[in-house]
Amino acid sequence: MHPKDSLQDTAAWFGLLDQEQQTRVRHDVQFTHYTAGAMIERKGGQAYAWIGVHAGLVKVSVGNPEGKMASLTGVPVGGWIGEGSLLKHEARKYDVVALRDSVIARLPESTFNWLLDSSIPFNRYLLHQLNERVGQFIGKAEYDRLLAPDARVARCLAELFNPLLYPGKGEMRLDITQEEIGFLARTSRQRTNQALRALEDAQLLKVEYGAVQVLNLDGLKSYGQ
DNA sequence: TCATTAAATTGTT
DNA sequence: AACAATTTAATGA
Repeated sequence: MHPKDSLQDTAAWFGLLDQEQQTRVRHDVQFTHYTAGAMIERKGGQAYAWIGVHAGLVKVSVGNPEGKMASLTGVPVGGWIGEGSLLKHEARKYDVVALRDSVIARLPESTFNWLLDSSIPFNRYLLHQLNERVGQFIGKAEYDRLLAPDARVARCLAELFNPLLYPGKGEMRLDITQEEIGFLARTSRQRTNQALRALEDAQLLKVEYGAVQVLNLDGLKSYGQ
C-alpha cells in the first residue's frame, strides 16, 4: 500500500480535515526513507516543512562538539514535530536522528500555514499538542538532573506513550529494543536492561522481545519522585 | 506445516 | 565490551 493511503493512521489530525484539505495534504506530503542512524534534520538548518514519523522511531537531540548530548525526546510513529521552528520561521533548534529505519512524512510550510488559516480543528489540535509539549518540557527540567537511571528510563518511556502526542491507537505497547531505549534515556544497554526489569518488578510495565508494554502509565511518570 | 538456519535481541559476566 | 542464550524471521522440504 502506498504511504499516502495510510495518512489517516499516522496523522491524528488528518481525519479532522475536510475533503478539500485532505486532498491537498495528500498531494503535498512527501515521504522519505531513512536508514538507522541517519540525520533527518540538522540543527541550524532552515525549517521548510512539518515533520511526521510515519514508520520507525526517531529521536530529537541537541549535540555539542564534545561527546556530550543534552536531553532529548523520542518520537514514535504518529508523532509530528518541528512546528515551533515553522511558526517562528526560525532555523531548526535541534537535530533529528533516525533511531532505526524510518519513513518520514514532510508537510510543506505553505500547506501547513494554509491549514492554519482554513481549519479550526487543525488549530485546536496544534494548540493541544503545544500545550502537552510544554508540560513535558517542564517535567524534563526536573528529572533530568538528579534522578537515578531507573527513573530516567521510566520517564522516557512515559513520554513515548503519551496518548495525546502520539496516538498509537490506544495500544499500550511499542516496538522498541532495549538498546534504543538506552539511546533515549542516555543509559547503557546493560543499565537499561536492569532498569526495565526493576520497572517490571514494580508492575509498571512488561518487557517483551523487542517491545515493551506499559501497564501503569501514571506510575511510570512519577517513578522515583 | 514443520524443521533448519540465520539474524536480531536479550541476559550475564 | 565480549560472549552465551533466547526469540524471531526466513528458507525449503
